[in-house]
Amino acid sequence: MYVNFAPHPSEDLGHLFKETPCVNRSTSVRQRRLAVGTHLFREGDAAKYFYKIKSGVLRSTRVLKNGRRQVLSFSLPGDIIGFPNDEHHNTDCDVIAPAEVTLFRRKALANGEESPEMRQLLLLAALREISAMQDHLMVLARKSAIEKVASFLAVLSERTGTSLGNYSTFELPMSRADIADFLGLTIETVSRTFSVLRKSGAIALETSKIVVVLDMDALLDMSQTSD
Amino acid sequence: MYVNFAPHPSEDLGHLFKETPCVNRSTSVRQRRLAVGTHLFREGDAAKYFYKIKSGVLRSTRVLKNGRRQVLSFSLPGDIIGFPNDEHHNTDCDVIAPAEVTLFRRKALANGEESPEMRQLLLLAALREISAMQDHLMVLARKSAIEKVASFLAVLSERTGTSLGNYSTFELPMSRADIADFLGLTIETVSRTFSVLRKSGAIALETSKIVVVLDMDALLDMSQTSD
DNA sequence: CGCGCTTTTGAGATAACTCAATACAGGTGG
DNA sequence: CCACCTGTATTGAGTTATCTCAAAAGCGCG
Repeated sequence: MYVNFAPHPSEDLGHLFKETPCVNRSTSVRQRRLAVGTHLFREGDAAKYFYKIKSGVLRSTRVLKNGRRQVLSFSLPGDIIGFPNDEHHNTDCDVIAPAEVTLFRRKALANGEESPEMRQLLLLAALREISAMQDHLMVLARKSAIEKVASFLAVLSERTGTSLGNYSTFELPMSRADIADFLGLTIETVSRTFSVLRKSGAIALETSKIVVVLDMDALLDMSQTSD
Repeated sequence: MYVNFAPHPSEDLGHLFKETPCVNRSTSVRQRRLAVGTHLFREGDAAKYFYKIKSGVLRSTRVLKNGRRQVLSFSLPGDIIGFPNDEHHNTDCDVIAPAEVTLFRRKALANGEESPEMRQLLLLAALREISAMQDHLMVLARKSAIEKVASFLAVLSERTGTSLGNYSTFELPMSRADIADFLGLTIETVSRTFSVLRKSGAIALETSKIVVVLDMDALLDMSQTSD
């Protein structure tokens, strides 16, 4: 799922999977640890699995003819990814922070070998994905640079932040280039916008990758979140 | 589903629904005819149904706090719409060309009263929707005005065009404002871009709502469709 | 300590926006 | 049937947010 811009990223569906007694059934469920740089799958690969992320961060990307790259989503623990169009993946997906993922055989679902609950849960995950993508569409189409970056930081803070007195702090596992390609901006604009947010007092940067949210209300004000 | 930007909009899933023997089961399947302006549902409404479009055109929209509107999708015959986030719709959906839709009770699916095939098909429709939205993300984030409009016209031509000698012609059921709000542009920019495409000889406008594609190759060249 | 890569900052260019005016089309009433 | 009227579409002119190109600063690593 997306970094997520959905109303309630906290109520993820992931835990439901844990309850499913998959091991007693035909689906082979497997765990895997993945180092940074590993590709979970590439565009065009046969889609053999769905993946539930237990830890780490993954990145889904796609490229236009002319080389312009788009980061479609960043995926965090609890997210379920690997929804294919048909038999094949239509994005590249690689690891940007060391990750553990659980694999679910897609075929078992397609063949009806899988439990109905499992199938239902997957549908719910897909519906949630659709909702998250709608939110991201709004961001890309209708928000200014500062609104985009503020939204992005607000969501990351919500999902991965640890509180630090009145403040909240979190690490950005991705580069400025990734953020730019996710938000439909350039590296320079992202960097400049970080500076604006710093100077406004909404955030501070401990390092270029460690953000401290000093004023969440200000950040949310600037993010123009959907009605 | 989206107007669609997906690789193969022709292979829609709709026909599969027809084969499903829903009438013999608990799902009440109903038909409905809808006049222009009718709301199929509104943001916040309880999501009682999924809808399969038999004819006509529908429009899904969402609005930001500050009033900026985004058209999330135009839906054409064969598309399945009404995917909710949870129990509620998160978009407005209204009719922009007289439509016939088939209703499928969502509850029956959630309760497992529905056939496994039905559920599977719905999952496939959702996956297809995700894929289409990914395509549209690329358009919004990474394409210029002319590429956006060219993509849009190419897809509409593909999905609704009738061939006319070497040419292809189709009607735009939506206003320039709708197209602008779909592509993340302004009315003026859309209008100017139509003029550019006219002057380049790629298209002609019979009326402002009736497009003739004179040179599909040129149109596709300008659309920078994803790799 | 120095090298390469990422990030930040600066200055100028440009695509798309805003505001404004004109043209067009469809519908209504005289 | 034509003139008017209203909403939509087109065109024009000037502004602006973001991009591009370029340089400097910061950071991690051998």
